[in-house]
Amino acid sequence: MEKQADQQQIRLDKLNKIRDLGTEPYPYSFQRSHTIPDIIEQAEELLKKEEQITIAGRLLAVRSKGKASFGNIQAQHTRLQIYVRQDEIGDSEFEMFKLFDIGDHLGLSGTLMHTKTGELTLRVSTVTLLSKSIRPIPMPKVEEKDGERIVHDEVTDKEFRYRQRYVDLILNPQVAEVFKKRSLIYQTIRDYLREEGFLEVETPTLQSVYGGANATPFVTHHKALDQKFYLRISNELYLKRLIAGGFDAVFEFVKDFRNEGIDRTHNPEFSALEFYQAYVDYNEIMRHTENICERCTLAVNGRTEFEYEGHTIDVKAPWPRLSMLDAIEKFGGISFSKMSDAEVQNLLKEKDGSLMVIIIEDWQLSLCLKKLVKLSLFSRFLSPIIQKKPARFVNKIVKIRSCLSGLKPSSTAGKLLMRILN
RNA sequence: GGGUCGGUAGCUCAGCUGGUAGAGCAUCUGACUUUUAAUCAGGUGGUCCGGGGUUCGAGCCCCCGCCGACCCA
Repeated sequence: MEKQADQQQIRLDKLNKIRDLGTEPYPYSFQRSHTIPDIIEQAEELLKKEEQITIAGRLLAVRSKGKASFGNIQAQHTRLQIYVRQDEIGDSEFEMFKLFDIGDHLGLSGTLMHTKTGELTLRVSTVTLLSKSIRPIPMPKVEEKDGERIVHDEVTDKEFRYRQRYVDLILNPQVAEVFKKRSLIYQTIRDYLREEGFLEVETPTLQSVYGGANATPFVTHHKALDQKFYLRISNELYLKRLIAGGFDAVFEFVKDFRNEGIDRTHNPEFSALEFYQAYVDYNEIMRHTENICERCTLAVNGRTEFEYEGHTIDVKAPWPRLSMLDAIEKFGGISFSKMSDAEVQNLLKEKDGSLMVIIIEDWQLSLCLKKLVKLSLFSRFLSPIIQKKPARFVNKIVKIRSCLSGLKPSSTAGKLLMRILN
């Protein structure tokens, strides 16, 4: 018995066979008449007119029945069933169809029909290979039951899914929604800031002196200059220079790089939004922050409220302004200013909270106050509030009075939304 | 950084007290013209994460390392 070659070799052999039959397995272009979402939307009309339609997509399942085959095509992250009959596409095309594999891109023409069981299906008259897939896709079986999507032997390995996102997007098309929402959030923030008179800018990624944060940089080397460069850990200093140069308001979506720990929530390469504005104090920055959150939530969900792990969060602006001590008192019922040191110590020993939603970050709190904030605020799900009047003992770089410019809104708004979307 | 669990076929996983590797799907061959996790019959496919050790013999036991998941800091 001859030893069977691996799946990749089998596909390469098929590729050669397809070429031998005179078919180019990687044609340059293909004209579609509809996307799959188009078809689903216009199904009734297309069925009635018996209109010839042409789609392109990836073959993800085949159920061969001898002289006919059912299959599933996925395109625009949506699936459509196809029905291929030997007597309709012809003997030679049917032989060709048998050489196609799960993962191949196909162009298909035909008319729509409903099967006995009522599934919308493209009854195929011609099939064209658009791109032969060589590496096998780990394609689990997908069962549609009562409109529910049940995946059998699902690829669950998180590392695999994150490192090979393109495969994840094929296997789990709902992941595409995360990408779309992210794009919408970026667009919404960009629109808002431009309306508010901000100029979008780009600042250097390679910096000879890094700054704007306390972090370990990635180091690289410029050959022509024979000089060491750092991948930015922050764009803060360059944005401030643009304010110094006379722009009243600037913003940048930026990739920062920090050569530190890595885990599911800490990417060495991450995106941030920073915006800087001259001649305004923190009140204006607070307004921008809450407006951005509100607008993004509206854009993504159509309303300002949303559910997260069983809790309702409302980001409708304006948000309540509370001092840190007032917030601890209001949400935690802890009257910090009235408590003795011993009482505070006992309280901290007694309780422990878990960090669920970070609504404020980069506060260099004394350990004690930090724990109280965690106890009273972070352990609960809350709609956002803005903590103001940061005490000097909490953050030594805060000005005694309000700042004229450069009060960093941080990327809290974006991060909060990203966290929720993911 | 600490704790717990894990790494076996392309994917999801099983593998007894230590006795030399298993299932389903994928893939291959055959049957099947409205199936839908298609079905039926028969095959192929393995650096058991890596390195050492114990043993007649290690996927399994011991040591070191790598990678990951979850929880905690």
